[in-house]
Amino acid sequence: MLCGDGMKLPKAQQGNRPLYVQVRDLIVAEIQSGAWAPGAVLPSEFELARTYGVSQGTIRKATDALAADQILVRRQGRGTFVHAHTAAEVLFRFFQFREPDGQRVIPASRTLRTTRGSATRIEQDRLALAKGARVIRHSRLRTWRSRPFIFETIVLPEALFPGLAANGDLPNTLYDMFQTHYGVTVARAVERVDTQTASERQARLLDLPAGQPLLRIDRQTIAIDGRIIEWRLSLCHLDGLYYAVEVG
Amino acid sequence: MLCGDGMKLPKAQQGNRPLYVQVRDLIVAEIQSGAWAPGAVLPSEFELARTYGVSQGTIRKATDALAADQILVRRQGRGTFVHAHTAAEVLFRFFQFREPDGQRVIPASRTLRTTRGSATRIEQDRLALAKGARVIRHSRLRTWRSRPFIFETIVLPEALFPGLAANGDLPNTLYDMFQTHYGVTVARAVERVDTQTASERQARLLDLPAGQPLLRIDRQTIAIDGRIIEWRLSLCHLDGLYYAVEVG
DNA sequence: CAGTGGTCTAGACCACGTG
DNA sequence: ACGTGGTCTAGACCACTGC
Repeated sequence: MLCGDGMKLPKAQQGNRPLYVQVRDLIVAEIQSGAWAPGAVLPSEFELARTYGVSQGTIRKATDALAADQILVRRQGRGTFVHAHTAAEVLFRFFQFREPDGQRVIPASRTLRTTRGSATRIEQDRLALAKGARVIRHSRLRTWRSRPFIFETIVLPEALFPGLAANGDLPNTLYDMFQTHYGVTVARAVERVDTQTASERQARLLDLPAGQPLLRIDRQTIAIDGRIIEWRLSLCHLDGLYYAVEVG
Repeated sequence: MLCGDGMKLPKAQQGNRPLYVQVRDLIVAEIQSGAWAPGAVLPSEFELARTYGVSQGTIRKATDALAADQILVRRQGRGTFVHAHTAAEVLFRFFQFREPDGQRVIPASRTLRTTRGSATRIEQDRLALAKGARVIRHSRLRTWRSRPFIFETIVLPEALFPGLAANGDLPNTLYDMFQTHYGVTVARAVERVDTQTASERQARLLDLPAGQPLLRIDRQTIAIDGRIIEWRLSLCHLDGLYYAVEVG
């Protein structure tokens, strides 16, 4: 069920890495390879312990770390599962706009355009791609209470998501689809936030006068294996809403 | 050395809370009470185990959680210490402005004014204070490369920091002083980020034309016991810099 | 060298979900 | 009733620090 050859980790640590870290990486590898699909239940802790030749406590420590990283989910009495992202969960984690009273904003989305091409200099930089790599570009308007408030440009490495732009459109939430269709699980995102004034085109799209201040969020999205899988530029006309951030 | 009465936790969990959580809370209480000061070394794991009447593994699990929350620091071969914030660490954790190339911004600071008064409605709201509670208000300009770029207003509950405004000024970094002088350890901050245009006064202070877009960060700072200890409003003229955020 | 945290094991019992 | 994860224990050995 595992790597083929029934491996036993020696008690002497390989390369001085703790056993539970090695087990953690083996479990991640199983998930990456697709052997354990999103939503699937893992073997029990004692079974994993036997398979990897370690104790149940060591398995526990490895799965603890993976549960903390949202890669596994534990359900007492049932088992340990590979975390399957849903559209709602992804929105909850990665879409952090709020009403003045703290209520979450649940946006709608309208695609403007989806194209393919060679990565520009800045796209190569933000996505850590080689010269000449192909990318998929997608732009859309996010609306709330029927009013547009975010103009968003998304750039994806085509190598990671072959055939994605085929039908010319993308779903409202991408991250759950990345996992279910391409086996790419989003871990976190790093953002650069600043302000700018709306250009003529941006103002027209967002239905406001040119020169209005916009919140600009430049996001790099990172998978559980550390690869950058998305570059997303969001221009936001907040108009009473705010962007919620936790620090420390 | 501990709570006075040599306590023994029963094996039957009190109120169904796991032993290690109870131990965690007892350790936090020791720190809050000042019995274990910032920078102090804790008794060894085995000594703690004997004191609390639990096993070393349970102590480990409690201190693991506290180390993850930055409340304790473990140093192999030396001991476990109460995390003592330094000005540099605090800046690293809570001041997240960067140069375009990703280099950290290390600001200077100039006090504008420090006053005391009764909390306004909005101050009561943001600091979770009762009507009529007293607050300390402090405003300052943050500069970088000798140019002002943040106009900051800080409001503190006077009850938490008695005598703080006595000499009429505050240090550049507050959070380390909160801990060393008042035993208040900062845990995290929640922020509401949006944009606004510079008023006449703000523009004058930040040395730019009125109407320029500013990044507005409304921060509530929270201590390890969950109390809100600070409300801080930062108006930022980024001008090429960006605010770094991690999501998920 | 002694003492500390870091890792790992083996075994026990409990709480929960399912059949 | 059974199997799962959740907690807790006791003991072992290792790695690091400081004397």
